[in-house]
Amino acid sequence: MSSSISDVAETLIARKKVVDVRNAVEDSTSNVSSPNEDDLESEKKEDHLKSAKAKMDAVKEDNERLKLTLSQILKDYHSLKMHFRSIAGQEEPTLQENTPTPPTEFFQPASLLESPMEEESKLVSLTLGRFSSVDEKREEKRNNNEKNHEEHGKLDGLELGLDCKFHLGSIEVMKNPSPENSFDESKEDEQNNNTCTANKGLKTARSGDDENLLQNPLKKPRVSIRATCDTQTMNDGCQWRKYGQKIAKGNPCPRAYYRCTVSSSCPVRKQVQRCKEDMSVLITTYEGTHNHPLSVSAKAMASATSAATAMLKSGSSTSQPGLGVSATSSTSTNLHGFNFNSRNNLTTSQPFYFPRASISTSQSHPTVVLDLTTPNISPPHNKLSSTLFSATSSSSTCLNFSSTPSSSSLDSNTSTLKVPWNTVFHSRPEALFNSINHIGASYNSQPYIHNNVQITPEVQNMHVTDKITAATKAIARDPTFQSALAAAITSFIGNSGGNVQENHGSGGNSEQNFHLYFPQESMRDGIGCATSYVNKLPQPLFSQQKNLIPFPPLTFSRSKSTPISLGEEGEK
DNA sequence: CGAATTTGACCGGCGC
DNA sequence: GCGCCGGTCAAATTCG
Repeated sequence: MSSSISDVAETLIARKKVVDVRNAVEDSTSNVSSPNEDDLESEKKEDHLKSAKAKMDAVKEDNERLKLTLSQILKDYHSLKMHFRSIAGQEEPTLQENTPTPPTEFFQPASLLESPMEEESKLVSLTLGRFSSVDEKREEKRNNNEKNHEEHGKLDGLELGLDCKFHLGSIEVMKNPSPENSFDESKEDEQNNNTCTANKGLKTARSGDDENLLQNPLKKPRVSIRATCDTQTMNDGCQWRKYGQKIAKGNPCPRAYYRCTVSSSCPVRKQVQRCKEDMSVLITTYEGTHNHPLSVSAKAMASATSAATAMLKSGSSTSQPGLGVSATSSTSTNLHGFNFNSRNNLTTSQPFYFPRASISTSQSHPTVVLDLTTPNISPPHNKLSSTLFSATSSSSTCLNFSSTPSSSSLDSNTSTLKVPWNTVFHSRPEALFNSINHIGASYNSQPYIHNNVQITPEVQNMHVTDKITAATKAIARDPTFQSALAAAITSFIGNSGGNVQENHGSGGNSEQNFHLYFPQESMRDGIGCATSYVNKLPQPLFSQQKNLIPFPPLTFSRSKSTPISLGEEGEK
């Protein structure tokens, strides 16, 4: 990368030299002219001089601007480099020490940090992103056997330490004990104990609990993802086992019920159903919190959904068009292993931001819908921007990043986060970050307040290079984006090291994959987000960047329930 | 033959 | 109290 920057610098310097030489020649030419010529000729010379001076001035300005641009590019490059290094620095010790520390704090399954299960979890976590699920399962089985022996103590331990549950807890529990999570846990307990009464007791205990749950304290929060998907389910990186299917009222398409099988005690469920209005749209609803380490791709999904959940749980989730909601977690929220707690700087100081959001319930469940469908394949950026904040007619404010009206078959009261859906996504959780990318891209068209960064309309009047600089700086300063970038890169690296089949439509070319996640549209405008900036860099440059990140070779375990390839028939 | 899926039965919550 | 409906269970079936 530095060599490429140097190339740019050399080019600019060479250009300046050429201009200087040209100016010198022009000056000398004007000096050579004879003082004995008539007025007409002197007038001509004067004009010539004036125009030459004007040209000189313009060229000088140009040079100055180029210098500025160069210095800013260098500055931005260094800042980005520092970000990458810090990210890589976080990753490296993990790899070297073989500790359960996740690639980035973004994905930290903090549930593993303090619980009595910690040591066991560490053993499991060693496999993170590198071991096959078979190994994980073996580990899980082993752990479960041990669990059975010390069930009670373990559960207590879970209560004490499992952030994934009890930070939720702490989220809400800090204020009031979280019924949601304790329910999750209790449900597990219940399963372990094979008792039916526990549930009732818990449910009773729950009632009247947590006022902080925005909608229904009795139900676990859900994150529903609407995505155009040809396969039966989205590949979210987890292993699922189908345990039921129903024809839900109002939708002829059957709703399939899955539970996570990565860990036998994992309480996470998901429902998969085709949209009634648009059969190509798959609605995947997640509920619960993974209690085990997640694969890279699963983390990607978990992160995105967790952000939505954080938004859902955030008291600030009432939306205002154009202002948006930051899903801060003074309430530490955890979904699918993504922990929003005080230890996770991301959420306490680096909130996810959703341009507009509100929370409402769907069938008594507080639900956030991430709408990843788009009407067009890779909609032009400008068009996209124009529709990014389009309002919906839903009773609840929707995060509608699409120009199409919400066609969710879910409760219309469900809050919707509509994000441009890169149709190449197709069962790719990593592409969720495409949506984050688009959110970043929205800096372009709208005043965008994000974590104290505001891109105002003035920015739009700036010179393109200044826009790049300003946008890059603003976004680079944005910790959320940093996390998203890290996540995207993590996913990207994971893909390149994982199953080749995961490279949908890109022929397995990881570079193309990367571009899928960071659409060129934003580049075209010369604005957009830092990922565009990264993309804009010469290819060898990015290759070097990739090499900067010491990610391990990743293997993605698969089951029938997690079809990865676009062409695959999906689960049976 | 074990694992995954299918599918009808069952349970609990909720509205009337 | 009853019926509807969502969700889950578990036996039967299918698959690899």
